[in-house]
Amino acid sequence: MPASTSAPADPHRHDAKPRRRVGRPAAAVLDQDGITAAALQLIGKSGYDGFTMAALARTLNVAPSALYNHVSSKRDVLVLVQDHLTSFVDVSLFEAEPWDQAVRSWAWSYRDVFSKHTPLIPVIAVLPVTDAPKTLAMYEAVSAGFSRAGFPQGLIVSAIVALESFIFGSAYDVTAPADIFASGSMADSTPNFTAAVKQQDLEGYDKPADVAFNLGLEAMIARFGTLRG
Amino acid sequence: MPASTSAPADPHRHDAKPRRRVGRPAAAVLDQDGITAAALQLIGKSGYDGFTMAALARTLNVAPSALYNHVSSKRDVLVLVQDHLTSFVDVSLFEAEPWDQAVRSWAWSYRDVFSKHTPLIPVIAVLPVTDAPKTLAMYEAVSAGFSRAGFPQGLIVSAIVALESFIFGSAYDVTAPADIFASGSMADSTPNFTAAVKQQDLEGYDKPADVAFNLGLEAMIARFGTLRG
DNA sequence: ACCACTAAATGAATGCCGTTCATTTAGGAT
DNA sequence: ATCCTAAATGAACGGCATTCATTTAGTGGT
Repeated sequence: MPASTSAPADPHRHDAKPRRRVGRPAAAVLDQDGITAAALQLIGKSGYDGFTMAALARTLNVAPSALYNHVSSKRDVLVLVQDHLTSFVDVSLFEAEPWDQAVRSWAWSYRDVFSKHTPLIPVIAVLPVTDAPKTLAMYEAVSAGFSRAGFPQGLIVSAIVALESFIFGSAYDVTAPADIFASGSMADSTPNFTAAVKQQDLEGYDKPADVAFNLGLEAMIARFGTLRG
Repeated sequence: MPASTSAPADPHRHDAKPRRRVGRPAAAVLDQDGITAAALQLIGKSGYDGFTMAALARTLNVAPSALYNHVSSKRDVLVLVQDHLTSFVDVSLFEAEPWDQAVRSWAWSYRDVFSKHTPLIPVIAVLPVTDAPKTLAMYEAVSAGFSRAGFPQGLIVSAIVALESFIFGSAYDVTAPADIFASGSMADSTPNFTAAVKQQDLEGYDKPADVAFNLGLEAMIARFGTLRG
């Protein structure tokens, strides 16, 4: 126990600040949904660097320690945010369109959502689906689509994982600086690469990241398409 | 050299408090290579959680602040480690073997190296190649191989980036817990996905991550192969 | 109408972290 | 011999996530 336990609270507080409410409020100020929404808003405004438990508590007009009545850790908050974001991924086409169109729209929207949230990727990649119900729902929609399209049952999960791995890696790529491949003073010793960078074909896309994503995604769609029975 | 090196074996060292040296040592104790080696060893022993500037300094018998004469931040150390690790990626086949074999061995070894170092991935993905000479050398070897194999010049960089994105995402996948897709109590509401997980075909591989990696990689190799002139 | 119980808040304290800084000094350069 | 500087020290700093004893508002039971 801390040393201060035996001593009671200091009796003469001068109350420099307006009197603070202590104890239970009229109704619970916090719940997981509210925390999730506030976290998402805070991340949008301050990024993941500015996303601290203290800052999150401040936007909710609450002491930082109060958060721990509703979540068990900061990581927990990130899981809530992750799962919420997943509901913005478009799986609607898996019910109507042809398989390849469905995969395309799913993959692009998945990448776009998480390219603005790359710090979540290490969390997602290792997170049991049990802890993320909306994410599980997404998998259900996608695997149902694969199944309906005649994809061999034994390969469905592996194919989804392969696509997802590509999507996560590509999400990072979106955030890379434009001049990431500028070889600078070392250009002399890397003639092949320097030339390849200079002659890169943008194929009408805005950003190099989009060209690479399209290239890899279409390769997988084409190849996986041949596996359907 | 460290203090302990210059003195043979101090006869009566209590060792709890070694004699403190102050001021400039006989020769510089630290340099970037030594820091990189120590960092790599520390990460191997304690993982990325145990990798702190204080712990790194301790293994080098140096005060934490001393590190900052040679690196500008912890991130800087991670960059050094990243670049060093890249030299373990196998690019040798790009000089001899057929293109598809070269890509295969490069991709598998790249994934294997960084699956043990996933916390570096956010660093790599955004790092200008100028700051990582060995990484740049790898790109040179790979792009030279693509070029020699008759790959269209304008697509080389995009193809490499697509492969790399897939490799990084797959590296995370390797670290995922085995039961990540166990849907638990929610299995009833996700019949398709639950069935797909249960019937997943391992195709003779040890781990699901390997099946997915093989599937995605072969898709890209097959498709990209058709682009060669 | 009372009361006991509990969920949910507070704020102080903890320990760790990366990083900065004034200070010191060994030893190569002039 | 003297100067200059690279490279070390250790004490600080501010920020972080998290824990804990304490307080109290409202709920459900009698």
